[in-house]
Amino acid sequence: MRSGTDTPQLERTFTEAGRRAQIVQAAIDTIAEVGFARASLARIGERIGISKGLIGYHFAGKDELIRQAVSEILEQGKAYMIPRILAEPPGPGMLRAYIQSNLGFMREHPSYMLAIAEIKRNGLTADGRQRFYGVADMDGFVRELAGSLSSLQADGHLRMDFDPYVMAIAIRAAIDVVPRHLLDPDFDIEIYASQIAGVFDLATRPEETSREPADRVLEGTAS
Amino acid sequence: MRSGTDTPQLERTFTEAGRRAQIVQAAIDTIAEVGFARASLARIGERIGISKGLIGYHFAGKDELIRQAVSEILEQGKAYMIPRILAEPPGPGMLRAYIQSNLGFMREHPSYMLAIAEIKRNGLTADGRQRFYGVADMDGFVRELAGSLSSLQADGHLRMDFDPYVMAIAIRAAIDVVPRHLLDPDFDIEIYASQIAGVFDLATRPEETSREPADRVLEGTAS
DNA sequence: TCGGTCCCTGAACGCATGTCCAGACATTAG
DNA sequence: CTAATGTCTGGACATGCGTTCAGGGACCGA
Repeated sequence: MRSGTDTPQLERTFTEAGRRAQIVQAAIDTIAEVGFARASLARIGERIGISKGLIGYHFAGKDELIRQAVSEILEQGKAYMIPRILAEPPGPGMLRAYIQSNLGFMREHPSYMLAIAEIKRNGLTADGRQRFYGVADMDGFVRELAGSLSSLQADGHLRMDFDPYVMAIAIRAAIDVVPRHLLDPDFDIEIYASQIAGVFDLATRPEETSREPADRVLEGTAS
Repeated sequence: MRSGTDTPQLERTFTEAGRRAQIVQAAIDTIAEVGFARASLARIGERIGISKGLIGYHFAGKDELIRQAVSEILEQGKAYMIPRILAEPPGPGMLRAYIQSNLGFMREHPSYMLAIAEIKRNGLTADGRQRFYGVADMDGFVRELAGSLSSLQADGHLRMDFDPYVMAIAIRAAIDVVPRHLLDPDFDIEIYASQIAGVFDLATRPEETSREPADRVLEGTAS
């Protein structure tokens, strides 16, 4: 085995870098397609025409491969969302941008979201801990969001009478449930995104600014 | 094997009825404790001091055992929630009672909810279908709730400018996420229940009746 | 006592998995 | 040419799983 650590070290050759990326992509696609439980190394390799032994050559083990896949997805998600959120002035618009950009990323990369949902659900160790998140674990997202909500509250941009932690859990739940409905033909992620943004806008926007016509608030921006 | 069908037939002896109930309970507790993936028949049997062979004697297979566990949990949940919902007059109070009674059941039976969440997440077949729900599958809950919301809208008890299906998904998501936080010491299910009920009350209550003081709406009833 | 039914164990089986390894092949350096 | 290195395969191996089965007690009626 070449790279035994979790932190991606310098890749020696051009071939290795390409293979590693190819294998990570195959892992994501396979997990999204057949689920975590059935995404064996043999099946992942089969997708790109290599043996499972080769995966062991490029990665220390299955765990490192999964960690790389998670890292890849989270990096791309952050790169997509952060500029869209920071483009908003401080206030309720940032929460709307958070929800809309997260769901927009899901719409553009459904296999990423299906894969990471699978990994999150099936990657529990015996004591209930997550195995595949090091620095950026997904439950941390709730705390991050709760902190942001709390700051916006403190600055008077959101109403004060809700618990930021509770609200953050509910918002993340409304977002994280989406992968389960991506294959449902009755489910329209565009409508869902704008309406969910409207629900939490109503629940968090200070009352003095909530006098806009209701349809304006609930329909949201067309993105 | 004695009972090969899914519909529970008459149990022949007192011993068998007792054993079956004991095994179902052990399955629920084991799944809640170590997760679905690690809840093998051997481990389930170990909890009550029997061999895994005996499970195969009382149940047609692992699938039937899991189905019995799901059925048991859903029956108890419905028995808990339905009278509490029907006690409310038609209107926004019913939605509040739905949310509060569902979360109340979770509070009283955390292992039930952990177990059913595990089964729901890990009991997917190759083509993405659920394996363990026959008549009452859990995704049907979203449709049930959407139908109820739609009826309440039609009768003028809820505002018209939200999509019932979208709202139902968000409400179920906010409820179904709770098992993941039951072990978190920062998580207070009482506060969560009343605030979530308030969020969706705000989002669905017709505007002419939403002029109550905000704290009255958000704090909800103390149950 | 004898036979039958119920309850239960322990082992064997087939299957799928992740890891590990001996070796093949190609390319490059000396 | 020879040696070394990077890349890759195919198979062996141990593990854990659900299922199945032969058999052994316990109990009970005849």
